[in-house]
Amino acid sequence: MELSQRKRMILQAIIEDYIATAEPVGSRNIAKNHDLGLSAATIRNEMADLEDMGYLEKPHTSAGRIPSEMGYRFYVDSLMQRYSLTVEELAGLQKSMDRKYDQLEGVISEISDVISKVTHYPTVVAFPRENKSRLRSVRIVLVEEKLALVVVVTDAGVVKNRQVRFSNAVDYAAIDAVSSFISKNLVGLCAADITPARMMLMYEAMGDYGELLKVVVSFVMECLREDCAKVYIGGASNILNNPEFSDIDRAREFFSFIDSRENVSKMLSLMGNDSDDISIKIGSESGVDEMRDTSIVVANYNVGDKLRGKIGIIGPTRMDYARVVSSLEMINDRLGEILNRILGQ
Amino acid sequence: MELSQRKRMILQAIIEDYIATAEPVGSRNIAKNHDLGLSAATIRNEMADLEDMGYLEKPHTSAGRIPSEMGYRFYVDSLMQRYSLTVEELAGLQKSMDRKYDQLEGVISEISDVISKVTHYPTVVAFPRENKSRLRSVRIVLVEEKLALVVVVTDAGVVKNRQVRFSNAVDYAAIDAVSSFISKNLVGLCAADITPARMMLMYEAMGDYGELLKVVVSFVMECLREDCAKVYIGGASNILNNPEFSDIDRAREFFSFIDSRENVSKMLSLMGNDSDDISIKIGSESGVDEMRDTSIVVANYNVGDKLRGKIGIIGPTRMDYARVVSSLEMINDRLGEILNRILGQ
DNA sequence: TGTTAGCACTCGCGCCTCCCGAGTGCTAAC
DNA sequence: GTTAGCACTCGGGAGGCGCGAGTGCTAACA
Repeated sequence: MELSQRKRMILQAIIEDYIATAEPVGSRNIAKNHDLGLSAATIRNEMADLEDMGYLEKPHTSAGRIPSEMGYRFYVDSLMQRYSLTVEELAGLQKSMDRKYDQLEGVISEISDVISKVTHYPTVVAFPRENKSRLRSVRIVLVEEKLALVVVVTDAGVVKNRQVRFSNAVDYAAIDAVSSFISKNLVGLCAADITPARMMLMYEAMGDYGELLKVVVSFVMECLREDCAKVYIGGASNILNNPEFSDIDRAREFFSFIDSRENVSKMLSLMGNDSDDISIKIGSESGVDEMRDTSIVVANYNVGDKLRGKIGIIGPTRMDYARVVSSLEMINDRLGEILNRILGQ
Repeated sequence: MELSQRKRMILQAIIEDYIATAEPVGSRNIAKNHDLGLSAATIRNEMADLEDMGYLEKPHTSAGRIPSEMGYRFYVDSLMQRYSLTVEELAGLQKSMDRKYDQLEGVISEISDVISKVTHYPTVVAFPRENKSRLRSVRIVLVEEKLALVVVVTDAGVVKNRQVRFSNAVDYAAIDAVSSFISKNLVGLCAADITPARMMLMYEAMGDYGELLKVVVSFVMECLREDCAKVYIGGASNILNNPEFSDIDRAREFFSFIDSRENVSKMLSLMGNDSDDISIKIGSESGVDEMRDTSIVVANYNVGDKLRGKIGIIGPTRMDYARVVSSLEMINDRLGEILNRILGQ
């Protein structure tokens, strides 16, 4: 059943009032504050209808109405208007983003903090994961007798490196042998291509240098696979500004969840895979029990060609969706620019 | 004025009861639960004395006493007995620490989580900083035409590296020239030695390669200086288990403070510089206003020779000092071992 | 037929009051 | 010096009350 234009207006007014005040909203208030040209009584009738249809709820008989999850869903899908950041907000944002960044993780976590400051909600970020990237090259740099730096470059243009210590001294001959062996045999492959059987064969083929090869290859595999995405959480304390979390048990539940990287990483991995755009999960839609009365707005960002990470904002279901979505869109664009600038592309 | 043996016993009993229950403790309870062979009335008299001397406080007339900061201070200095972790606790600890670690920051943050789990308090870690380290060597690895990896090794045995992008293509000749120039002119120096004037001279001397040199040297400087220590915070939600933080405003204050890396880093830098051992700041002793009614227990850990980081536990002033100190000592020892194992020393 | 005014009814919330009990300090007796 | 007894204090929880915001229904109006 379609909602009449009038019902839509009233529903929007209710949701926006509730988002702003966190108090159940009554018919009189709507009549007074929004210029709908309707009396409280008429609005009351419409509200009763909207409740029957499932868009509104009553916390108790003699209070106003609050939006249901279904109400919020309809709001974000059909009613919500984009909010434009004010000039001051934009200026502040610009300032924080013009800092010089040099490392991927640094930028991303910094941006996460910026978003928290703008939206007043906690922000979670999943650093990019690279599952299907292929090996472009491997360099082994001998730093000391038993210490080398292994540099792995993937075709997504990402460079990873790690120090590796050996139990025995290693000479340049060994390094060269292993390097060229890898160049010949592994370049162009992705994680799935390098099977354990293949690895065994390689180790045998290398004879004395097998141990060295093993260490290097296992790091290469790790770079190509990178399965447990690293996450960063910024501005977590912002959640406490919302009256929904003034109950200490509710707050504890939230922070316990957020404290665990695995939880957050798992949650993010469930989200935003469907669309390229911004995706919104309201309350129980996230499928994560601890987050049953929070909403999450997630955007994907791209690093270079193949890599993508996720950046999301967590708030109560009574979140200021319009503002959050606009801020996230706006920043996500700039994030792309900055990342590309860093990667020199 | 010296405390009599009897006063010490009573003070200890009061503090330990208060730590356990978070409720003001009364004379009757002490008489009943601790076998001191004294009546409530006697204990009452002693308590009045202890209050006069500043070791105890009364929240209001008709409640029991709670320890003052001075009381806690005396407790940790003179009364506290080391707590021994139970067999189960040790086993659990061992299990979490036996995981294979490969990267410094990974270990340290993991250990931080472990400590939080054992102590039920939040843990803060400052990753090692290296202020007085001297440059041992610099390697520049050309990855692509405009992309190089700069590897800096300090005499503390620490290797840092970063990708550097150039605006123009760079060839091997340039790389070699800059490398050998740095080797000749900068090796053996620490951050303070490399003055701006000296840098200017160097840039001029290098002529065409000046820009390249500039980029590399600024990274070198950064490695040698490393002024804003990176921090990690684990188990922050644990703070909410303490009734002191069931007031939402108090909780918000704590989380806002903790949310900012700078705050935490600054706080840690104020602490534990005096002794090699574990240092305890009670309430206002930390000198940080937001932390006025929390206590912080900090230990230093060593990485290799010259590097040291800090690891600290934050709780209410009514913190279980005995347990926290023992856990921290115990884990800090193991941390040293693990770090050394990783560094292969 | 849709809209509005009026009115009785509901019910959460804040406020006040009162009482209980834990704890103290003092005094007097042992 | 220690202890028992007692009057006094005061925070906090329980219960009662009234206010006010909000509803749903009915009846009148355009």
